[in-house]
Parts: sequence; C-alpha cells; structure tokens
Amino acid sequence: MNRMNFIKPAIPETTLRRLLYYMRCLRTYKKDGVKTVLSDNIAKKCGVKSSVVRKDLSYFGEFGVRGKGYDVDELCHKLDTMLNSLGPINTIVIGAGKLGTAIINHSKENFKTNIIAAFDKNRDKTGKNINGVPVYSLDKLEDIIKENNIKIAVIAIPPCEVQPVVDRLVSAGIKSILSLALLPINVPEGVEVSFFDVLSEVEYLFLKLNFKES
Amino acid sequence: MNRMNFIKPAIPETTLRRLLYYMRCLRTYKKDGVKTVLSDNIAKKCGVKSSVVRKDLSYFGEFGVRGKGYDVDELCHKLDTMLNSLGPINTIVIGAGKLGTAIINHSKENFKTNIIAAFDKNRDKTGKNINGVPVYSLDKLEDIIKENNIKIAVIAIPPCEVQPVVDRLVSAGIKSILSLALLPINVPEGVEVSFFDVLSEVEYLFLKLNFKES
DNA sequence: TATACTATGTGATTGTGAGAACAAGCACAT
DNA sequence: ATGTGCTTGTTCTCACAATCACATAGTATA
Ligand SMILES: NC(=O)c1ccc[n+]([C@@H]2O[C@H](COP(=O)([O-])OP(=O)(O)OC[C@H]3O[C@@H](n4cnc5c(N)ncnc54)[C@H](O)[C@@H]3O)[C@@H](O)[C@H]2O)c1
Ligand SMILES: NC(=O)c1ccc[n+]([C@@H]2O[C@H](COP(=O)([O-])OP(=O)(O)OC[C@H]3O[C@@H](n4cnc5c(N)ncnc54)[C@H](O)[C@@H]3O)[C@@H](O)[C@H]2O)c1
Repeated sequence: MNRMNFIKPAIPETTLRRLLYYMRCLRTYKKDGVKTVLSDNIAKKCGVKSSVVRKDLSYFGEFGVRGKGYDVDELCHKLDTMLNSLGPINTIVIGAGKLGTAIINHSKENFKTNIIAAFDKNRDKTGKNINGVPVYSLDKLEDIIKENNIKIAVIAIPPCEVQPVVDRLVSAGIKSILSLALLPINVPEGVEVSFFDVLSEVEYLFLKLNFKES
Repeated sequence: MNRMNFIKPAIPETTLRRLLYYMRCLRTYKKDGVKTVLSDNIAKKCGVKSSVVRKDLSYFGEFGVRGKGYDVDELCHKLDTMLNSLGPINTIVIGAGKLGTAIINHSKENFKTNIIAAFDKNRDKTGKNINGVPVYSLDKLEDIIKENNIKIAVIAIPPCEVQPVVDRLVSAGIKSILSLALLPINVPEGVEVSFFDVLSEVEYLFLKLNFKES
C-alpha cells in the first residue's frame, strides 16, 4: 500500500524534483536563523516563479499564513516529517574509484541520502572505510542489499563492467538504478533505470547556447 | 547570427537531450559494423518510443529511407557535420579534486567535449597534467578563457568557494555554468546556470518509487 | 472594530511535448 | 512496369505542466 496516498492527485514529477530543492533551500534559511520567508524568497533562490512554489507546496498541504508568508521552522519540520514517513533513503554505490569516493564524501554534507555501503572488485579497496562507509567485495552484494532492504543503487564503474553487475542488482531486489556510465542497460519490466552524465549536460548546454545567441 | 537558423522552428529541449543520446548510440552501431538501423532499434536502446525518435530526427532533416530504415554511416556523418558546424565543444573544469579528475578522465572516452584546462587553488595540483589536460592556478583563469573563447564552465569545488569563482567566470565571458555544488548562485541576466547532483537524483528516485509501489 | 494591505491557495487558461495513427515513398519481387 | 510490403515522416489528439488571475484569509494600523 502506498503510504503517500494521502497526497490526493498524482503529483507532477517536476514538482517532486523542485520540492527537494526547496527543502535544501529552507534548511539554509533555518541555519541562517531566518524566521519567515515568502514564496517569492524561495522562488528567487531556486530560479522559479513564486506561483510555482505555492502550487508545488499546495500538493502537500497548506503551510503558509496569508498576508505573512511561511514559518521556516514549521515548514521545514512538516516537509521533513512527510519525507521521513516514507522511511530512510538508503542506497549503495558500486565502484569505489574517484567518482564513487567523491559521491560518498559528498553525501556527508547536508543530504538525506544514506550510503550504506560501497562495492569494488579491486582487493586493494575492499575492507576499508571511505568517510565511514564500508567498502565490500562484490561477494557481499546480495547480502547487504537484502539485509538493508536497499531499493536504489548508484553505478560508478567502467561501462564495459556494467551489465553483469546490473543483472545481480536486479535479482537481489534493486528497483531503481542510477547509472553514471552512459551505456544502454537491459533490465526486466518494473525496474527503473536513469542515467546521469556531466559531459552530456555540457553538450546539451552547448546546443542550447547555439540556439539562443542572436 | 545564429548558425543553426536552418533548423526551422524552435526545437524542444527534450529533443536536444535525446539527440545526443541517439548520436552516442549510433557511434556504437557504427563501431560494431551495423549497416542500417530502424527507428525502433534506436528507440529500444535509448528507452523511448520509435515515433519519438522519428519525430526528433525530423527536426533536423530527412535521413531515412522509407521501408528500409537509416544508413548508420550516413546518419552519423550528417548529424556529426551539423554538430561540428557549430564549432568545437570546449569547456573548463574548476577544481581538480576527485570529482574534477573523474570528469577529465571520463571525457577521454567517446565524448565530443574537449576539456581545455582545469583550475585549482591548491599549489600541489597546479602545473601538472591530468590525462593530458593541464591544471592551472586561478591566476590564469581569465587568460585561458579568453584565448580559447570558452563559453561553458564546470564547477567542482566545495560549495563555500563557489560564488567568488562564479563572479570571475562571468566577467571573463562565461555564458553557461554547470555547478556540481548545490548552492544557489547569483549571476547577471544572460548567464545560464544549471545544477547537477547525483544525490538529488537518488532522492528523486526514492520519491518516485514511493509513489509508484502498489 | 473597521479598513487597508499583503501574500497565500486555487480554479481556469494556455502552452508544449508525447504518443498514436495514418499517409507517403522507396525497394524489391514478380 | 506494376504491385506488395515495409518503415519513414507527419498530422492530430491527448495529457500534463506552467502561468495567470483572483478569491481568500490572515496581519497591521488607526
Ligand atoms: N556520468 C558522469 O558524469 C561520469 C563522470 C566521471 C566518470 N564517469 C564514469 O564512471 C566510471 C568510474 O570513474 P572513476 O573516475 O571513479 O574511475 P576509477 O578507475 O577511479 O574507479 C573505477 C572503480 O571501479 C572499480 N570496478 C571496476 N569494475 C568493477 C566491477 N565489475 N565491480 C565493482 N567495481 C568495479 C575499480 O576497481 C575502480 O575502483 C568511469 O568509467 C566513467 O565512465 C561518469
Ligand atoms: N553534484 C554531485 O553529484 C557531486 C558529487 C560529488 C561531489 N560534489 C561536490 O564537488 C565538490 C568537490 O568534490 P571532490 O570530491 O572533488 O573534493 P576534493 O576535495 O577531492 O576536491 C576539491 C578540489 O577543489 C579545489 N578547490 C577548493 N577551492 C577552490 C577554489 N576556490 N578554486 C579552485 N579550486 C578550489 C581543492 O584544492 C581540491 O583540489 C564537493 O565539495 C562536493 O560538494 C558534487
């Protein structure tokens, strides 16, 4: 049963993406001791229109006071509670190289995501910790996934190595894979794959620049 | 003058993104010696519908033969020519740490993007090469940008360091910034900023999973 | 308490992209 | 030469997301 059914209609995917951004922005306000914010403050910081912020928040409830704005602590708390009610955001990273290490370190600053473990096939890397995250050999893959009920995995290994690992991830119960290798992946129905690539983004920005310039 | 004006109407941003993916996919076909492909072959590999592939390609011209499909070499060549006509895709990376290094190495495999230089404020890192890419101190920033007419920069330094660097990038003529630090950035009108973050994506996938499960 | 003011929340409208269905055109066999 | 089969290119429809406009409900002030 979907524990988020109390959220009435289907929530746009774009709204979900922005929501995470708002929350990070709110945490900053909170840290800076700001008491109240207007939808327009959040909007400016996140580069969207204030009406978008209000509409997005309205999918989850009424948090503001008309004529006044939003209480930062309260809004933060309510959104966090909602997120926490979905359970912990646990994940694993495959590949403890430069990229994998950078991601693990990154997760220690200001994120909700817990990286439970990393995996590497190189014996020099296994058995150690990276910033508190244990690095295991691939033997342990299935056990760790099942013990921790992991549903999401991040892949940061060379492209040619990807498919066999994906197959193991899927049969161990992973439902969503984020691949940093830009290689098409075969997965059965019901498993979601997304790709993530800095250089693709650069190339996209390049195309965009070339369309806009006068 | 926009050198891509021959592309008639405004091309959807989603189409531009997918186009890059198609091209990478086609390069693989070419390398594997495949002669012709159908829109459906490309579609399956890229995880979209065949009608989307055809529509996307149709923004740029007619490349296929009805009843037969697309000639891989020809399609590759025509798309590459189009891309090349826009000039080289040059960029720089700020921060030669784990992440910056991973990106530089990554750029050597199968991408159109040339990373012209990296910059770091740590004297231990400057003056060396990473996989053929020189690492300079920040002193050289403006010179390199202007000499090479760089328009796009990738930022891979700690969040607290970002804003001053951004200011320098902007006044040196950078038009598009890809930040890997999730901190709101102030830039003048006309400069585009995008953010890119693996862990945000994980959190988004988490939300999506929680909305879909039965 | 009344009045003006301010910012939220939401219903209505517009715009845009995805998908399906169909028309068009080429290759090949007969 | 002509017909058949196949896949492209394109049109049309639908769904969804962004935007707008305004009613709503609080605050502040006199
Ligand atoms: N998407 C992006 O933006 C992006 C950016 C940089 C790099 N990359 C990709 O990420 C990959 C890793 O980059 P890196 O800089 O960390 O490289 P790296 O060489 O530093 O690390 C790769 C690690 O993966 C491990 N490994 C290899 N095969 C494995 C397997 N089958 N199972 C488990 N571990 C395995 C290696 O032992 C090594 O520790 C690169 O191949 C590149 O394609 C993607
Ligand atoms: N968006 C993502 O997906 C993602 C993933 C991993 C890390 N990160 C971010 O990227 C940053 C870098 O990660 P890393 O693992 O490479 O860290 P790192 O410590 O290995 O490297 C940081 C590098 O930046 C250099 N630097 C610091 N300040 C600088 C300045 N003002 N100008 C030029 N260079 C400067 C340092 O000398 C160092 O070499 C992290 O702070 C993290 O926030 C983002």
